[in-house]
Amino acid sequence: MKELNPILHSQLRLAVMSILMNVDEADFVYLKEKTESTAGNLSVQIEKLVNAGYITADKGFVGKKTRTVCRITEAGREAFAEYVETLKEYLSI
Amino acid sequence: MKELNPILHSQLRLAVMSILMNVDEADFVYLKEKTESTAGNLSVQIEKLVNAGYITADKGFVGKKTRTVCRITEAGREAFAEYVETLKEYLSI
DNA sequence: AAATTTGGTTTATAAAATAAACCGCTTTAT
DNA sequence: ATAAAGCGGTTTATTTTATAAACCAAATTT
Repeated sequence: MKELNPILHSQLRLAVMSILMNVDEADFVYLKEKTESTAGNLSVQIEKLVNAGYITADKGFVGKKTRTVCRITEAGREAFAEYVETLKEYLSI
Repeated sequence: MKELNPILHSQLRLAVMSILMNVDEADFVYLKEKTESTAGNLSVQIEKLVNAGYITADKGFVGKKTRTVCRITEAGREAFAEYVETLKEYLSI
């Protein structure tokens, strides 16, 4: 049995990736609301995805407020797609 | 976003459940080979699945050798099916 | 200008996964 | 017959991960 990419096989990171697969870009606040996670947890998991090269997280400003915008990378898309394929084998779907 | 059943959202436990969904019964040695896990890890994860009521693990004998046979329970099937449905939402499939 | 909120990060704690060490029994080799 | 090695596991210790709590700087509200 193939191994499930451990970076993706985590509820919160998978949720973030799932959102980013469908929206082109999403900021920290949006991801936090959608995933119902704490800011700390989200911050840590985003960092892991960034370190893996699966997403980018760019800090910018909207007026005077900071805003961190996340986007999935091509490597992220590929990893996600492969994860889905592997999972299908586990689930027999 | 619905939460992914944490008992099932673990690579090894999911692998065990995946096998048991398809084979009616499987013994410890078979599960160990199929999942390529260590005996210790498998033992722990089987215990968790038993405690959750998702599988049974019955110890018996074949000649003089012990043999632990695992089977999925109805609750296990249901939990697995629901896990699959939840996951589909995450994966958009 | 003090208090609160916003948008996070860092650090500490709890939980989980994993591996290493061990155990009783059986088989094999000496 | 006895030591050594193997089988089928379990228990315990270690490492990794997830999560939450505490914190911080800047902005906003009172």
